[in-house]
Amino acid sequence: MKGPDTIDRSPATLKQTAFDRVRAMILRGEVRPGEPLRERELSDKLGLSRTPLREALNKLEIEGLVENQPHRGYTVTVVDLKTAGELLDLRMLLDAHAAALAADSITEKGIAELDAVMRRLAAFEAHEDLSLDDLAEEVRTGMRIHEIIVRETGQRFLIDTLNALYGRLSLLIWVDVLWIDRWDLTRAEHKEIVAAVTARDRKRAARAAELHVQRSRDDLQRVVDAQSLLHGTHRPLAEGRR
Amino acid sequence: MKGPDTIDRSPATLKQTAFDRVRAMILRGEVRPGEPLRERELSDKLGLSRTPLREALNKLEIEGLVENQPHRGYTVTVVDLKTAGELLDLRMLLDAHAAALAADSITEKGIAELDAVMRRLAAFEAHEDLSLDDLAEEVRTGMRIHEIIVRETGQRFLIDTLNALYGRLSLLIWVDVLWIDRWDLTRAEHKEIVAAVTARDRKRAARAAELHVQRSRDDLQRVVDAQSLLHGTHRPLAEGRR
DNA sequence: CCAATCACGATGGTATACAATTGTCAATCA
DNA sequence: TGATTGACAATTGTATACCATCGTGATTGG
Repeated sequence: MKGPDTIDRSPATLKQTAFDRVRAMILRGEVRPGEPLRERELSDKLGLSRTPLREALNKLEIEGLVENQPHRGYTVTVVDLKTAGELLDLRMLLDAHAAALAADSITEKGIAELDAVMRRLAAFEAHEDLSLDDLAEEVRTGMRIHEIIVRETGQRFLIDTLNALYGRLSLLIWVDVLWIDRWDLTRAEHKEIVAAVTARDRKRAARAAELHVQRSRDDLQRVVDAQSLLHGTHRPLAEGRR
Repeated sequence: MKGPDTIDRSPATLKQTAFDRVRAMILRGEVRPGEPLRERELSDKLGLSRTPLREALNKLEIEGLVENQPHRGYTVTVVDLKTAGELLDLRMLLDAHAAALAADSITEKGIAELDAVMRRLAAFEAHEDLSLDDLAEEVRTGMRIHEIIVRETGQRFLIDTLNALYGRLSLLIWVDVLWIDRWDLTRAEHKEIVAAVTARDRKRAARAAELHVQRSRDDLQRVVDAQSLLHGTHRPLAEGRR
């Protein structure tokens, strides 16, 4: 007799809560790459004990959002430029794959969600001057496109892998040197990707996704090259705690 | 003045021990897909408390080797034929990528390790009649090739992702229906992959790796097709506990 | 035969205590 | 001065006891 659509929004377990909330804290930049995550501090803040929190941190470690050194605790993962390049190379492969799969099998619900996101993005586009927070929000919203597409592939491993990949790349938002993004291009590419996927054109979708990542990868490469000229070598993006 | 090469082989923490040992148990088939992993039972067996064991299980869950349902506990992940196909599709992409990268940057040490593995494989090849255990051992040894190549890429995320992928695929060893492997082809393909990588020929390495996975993917597809004919639909490979 | 109920076992989570390790900082010594 | 030592504080790692909660299967009652 239970209601058919009574969705329990609260995660079933506290460790799930902890996982979700800490993950969100990291992705939203409330704790920045390199910063320590102290157990008691966090468990107090979240209102739970160390046990579920530690379980969440262990999971996040495998996902790659945090790193752990025995007896020294957890820190938010620092992604340097070299790693970022590697991640984008992989994303190029996997996003193209995912886009093709999504074009094959996207549901009406997925299409509707993509439409909704595109409308929200159009709102950003309409404005002239966006604050940094607005831009960060647009970036996060744009990321939703990829998350939806990935999810619509229905392939568990691919979903998990790409979400971890997105998570790692999201950490780069906080590297000011990377704010050279060409918003006009990004927006156009997003439109093309969504158009191709919703048109169920797998080849076009794969190509659009690949080009999208390829360009940001090229942008990154330009940064790396510029830094090489300046310093004669790659400079780490942020100081890790020694 | 501490000894420069005094390597402490024992993992620093018990949770690392638990992680390694449970992972090994799963990959070696001491617990089969679908089987439950009871916390107290395992912690007793490993001689540690529930605390580090549970943290290890949480990590393994993210890695995809075990699954967890709240209040129902952990089970070894069951990989069905459909999922296996998806995993192999991904592996095709990533293995080719990894092989190319390894060909670019493999170290002398890596080459030596590959040589050692190939010699061990040659020993298997020399024998006529191999027991099932021998075959399983040869499979594990052959997998070492890929692990070495992946490691030699030096790319953390790729390494982690592919190791998780290999782990998931290893679970299929215990599916008897998949013991149709063409050992002669597998052996030849392994030789070609190793030859290409050690020759630092990135294109040849990528192609060899892709072909290798492509063939096993085709083999799998044949099994799926045969089962479809028999049952009119895909049959799960093993019974999950409901 | 079916459904509701109950008891049991296992997991999820809290609290607590303590061990092990690391980092710090001041005292000490060359 | 500068490096080393060593005690101390802080934090993580582990163990243990206990309760809450859920799932399962048996029991009971219809």
